[in-house]
Amino acid sequence: MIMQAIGKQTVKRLPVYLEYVKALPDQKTSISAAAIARALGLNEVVVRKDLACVSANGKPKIGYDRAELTKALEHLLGYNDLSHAVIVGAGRLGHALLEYQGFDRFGLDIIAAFDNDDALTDKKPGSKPIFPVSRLQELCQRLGVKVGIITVPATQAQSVCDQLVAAGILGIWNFAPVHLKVPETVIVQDENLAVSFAVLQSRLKQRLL
Amino acid sequence: MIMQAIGKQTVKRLPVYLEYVKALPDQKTSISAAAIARALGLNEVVVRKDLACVSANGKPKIGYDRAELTKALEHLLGYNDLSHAVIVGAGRLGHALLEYQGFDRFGLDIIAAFDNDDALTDKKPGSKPIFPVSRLQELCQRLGVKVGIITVPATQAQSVCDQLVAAGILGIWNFAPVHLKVPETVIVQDENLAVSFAVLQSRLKQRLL
DNA sequence: TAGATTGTTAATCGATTAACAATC
DNA sequence: TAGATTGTTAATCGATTAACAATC
Repeated sequence: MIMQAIGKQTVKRLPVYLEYVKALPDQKTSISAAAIARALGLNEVVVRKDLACVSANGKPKIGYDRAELTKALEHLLGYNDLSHAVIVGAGRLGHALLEYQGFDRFGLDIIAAFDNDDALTDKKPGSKPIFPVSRLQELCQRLGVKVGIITVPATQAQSVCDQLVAAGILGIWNFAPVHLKVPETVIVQDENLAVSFAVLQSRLKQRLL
Repeated sequence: MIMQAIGKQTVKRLPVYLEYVKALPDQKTSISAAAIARALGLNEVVVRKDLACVSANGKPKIGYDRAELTKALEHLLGYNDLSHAVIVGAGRLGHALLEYQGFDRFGLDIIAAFDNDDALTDKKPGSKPIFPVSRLQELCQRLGVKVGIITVPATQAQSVCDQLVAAGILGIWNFAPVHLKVPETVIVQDENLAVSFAVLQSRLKQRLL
């Protein structure tokens, strides 16, 4: 079997499958594509094709082995080897992400934040450290951090982005509503709440006619 | 011209265009599709086709009138008539969304939050009110709220969803990583951080081979 | 007129769905 | 064997890209 690049739409569904399979009642040791499709409101064939990419081998009449499927999904999504990341911008959103407990569930370990507001940079016991932005480059390089999360206002996002790139970051998760210019070697994943809300609005509007 | 339903991918790009056009330097009174495409890293034809949907009429050799384009985008995205919304779950994420100042920029007005944690439900001066979940139905109905935002843990999301539906909510913006079951009349828009991060990871991995 | 730009039609690509053979 | 389920091949749909005519 040739290692195919997995389609983007498939990648988006894999974490959803994993979440669902993990939440299954304990006694279930196997699960069928049809059951997953029903539970998640998807087409059966989509699920089977997606799971085929994961190379989880299903047994006719039984389905997929739960433990095996979980493992295969976690492996493919890279949930085993933790990605160390830093957040730039420790305002409300940045802080919420910094202290969110659920990220280790999907292989993301946010080790620190950076902010220029001195009021934020004192270390509180039990919480993760917040450093001044001036130390970003030094610390990222020293710790070998490869993922940066941007939660600063739009006006500062490009400058922060440039600093992250200079610090050797390879992937940027961008919550600021601007298009970031980066070298070809760096990947930007935009998370734009306005976009997401616009999709909801548009579907609501369409429904109302 | 027949009123076509706008494609989903187009809807996702419209807020990005709007954001970009708004941020243009003051002296610019017109903008070409080519310039937008270059700035946002998109194909020119995509931009022209998208803008055609918005029915902004561009002039050859000049481009689109900035003011007209802004207005048309805002109108189509429904940024003029505010959507009143409530948040259920006033933890870190819910609270960050509740107090986020940028939502009115895209027609979303979060008027209150609900949470069962009594420690959160005291009104602080200058901040938006947080009520106990028991009052959700009463208040939503009285205020005619049509959009609900779910930021509770996964285990409680379906129950909260059911209460929102019972209160007459038509659209749900769901930040909990579960598939919600709703009647056909209700629209759910999922915002799943695990999904977004998985896409980043997968693109990073691909890059590294 | 020449050149830049829009808007549209046709071709390509990727993702979804339908049909069906293979297997336990 | 019969039935349920997987996995794959072909058909359809939607979105992107390429080519080009229309217009100021």
